[in-house]
Amino acid sequence: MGRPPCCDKSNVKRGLWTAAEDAKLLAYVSKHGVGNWTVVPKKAGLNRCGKSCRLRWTNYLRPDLKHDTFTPEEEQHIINLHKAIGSRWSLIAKQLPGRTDNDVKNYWNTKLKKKLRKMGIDHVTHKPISQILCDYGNITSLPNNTANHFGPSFNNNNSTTFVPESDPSSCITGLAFTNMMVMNPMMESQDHSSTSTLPFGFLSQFQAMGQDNVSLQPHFLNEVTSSCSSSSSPPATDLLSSQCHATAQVVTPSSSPFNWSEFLLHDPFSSADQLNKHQEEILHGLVSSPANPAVGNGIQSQPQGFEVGSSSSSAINGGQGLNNNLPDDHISSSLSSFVDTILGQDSEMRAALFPELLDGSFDY
DNA sequence: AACTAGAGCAACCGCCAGAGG
DNA sequence: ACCTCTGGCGGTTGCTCTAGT
Repeated sequence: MGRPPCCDKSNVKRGLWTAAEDAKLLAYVSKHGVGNWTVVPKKAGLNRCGKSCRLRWTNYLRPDLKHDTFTPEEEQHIINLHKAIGSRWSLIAKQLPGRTDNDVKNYWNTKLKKKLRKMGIDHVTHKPISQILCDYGNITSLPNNTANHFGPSFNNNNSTTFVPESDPSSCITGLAFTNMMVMNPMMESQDHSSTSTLPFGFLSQFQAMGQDNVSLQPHFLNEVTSSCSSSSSPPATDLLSSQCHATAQVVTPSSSPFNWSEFLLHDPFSSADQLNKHQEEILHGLVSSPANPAVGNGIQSQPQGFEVGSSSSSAINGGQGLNNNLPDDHISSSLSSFVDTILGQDSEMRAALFPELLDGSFDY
């Protein structure tokens, strides 16, 4: 029944690869090509797991890989693509010839996130921190019919009722609301890594930014957190805590546990559903379909003037050296339309939710 | 010179969809 | 039809190097 395991994981070598191992793997793949990775270590005389061999090959030994540092053009391209499609590193890497998903991921985590932070930009949403705070502040002040956009899943099966309360003057309410969302024990029960499920990444951003750029102090956030996640009385002097308690309430009948996954996956906006569907279709086209000439020929290329967002900025000026096969204008149009489509529908969503914020779109 | 903190990066982990037996 | 494995992916860990004290 089934296949035999690829290797005895307790008896294979792990950790860094030696030059001798690299040479064996390189020699084998050069001669036989890549096929079934489970047999590669045996045939190549390596005491490694096939998966480890595959990773070593794809991330390091492949002859078409670049090992030099990322260029400013590549950097900007990563940022733009991340803004458009998020942390789908393999897709992003496919746009950067000679780069692996691991390269891109590492570069993002070690360099670009910090760079964006220093610019005061949330690395998840690619929006200014201040705008995100105001977005959430406005969420809490939305009229009931608008707020109900958040509600359908909450209200399904009478499991949960989300009751926003108004505080039109405060951006901080947004933060408090988010902390409530993040630290709510109910949520934690669904996902113990709740901080990674932040709808936005700015909580960590605040912590990372420390005390320089924001008047909120880490301990301040902690107090909010604790007061929001427990039924104890908040410190009277803690503005955020009181805001937290005053801003939103989640009523959860204990007999019917609320499913956050369903809430997060369910999108009450049909346009957003269409957006997701469309985005998936486009991404599918982006990936690797040999039938798609834009993919096979040029999608690994840098589009000229590729720019996410409505700005006409030409921070990426043509991506020379990245484009191998297609004319720049061809790539530019295919990728730009892809991004434009996403951003256009994003704007529609924002128009529905935050009409007053339409003027605040941010571009690099 | 010794120690520490942070950066950079290679490798591993765990999950998932699809395929093999 | 079912079970298990493979290949691919994103997230995370841990090692090495370097700069600062």
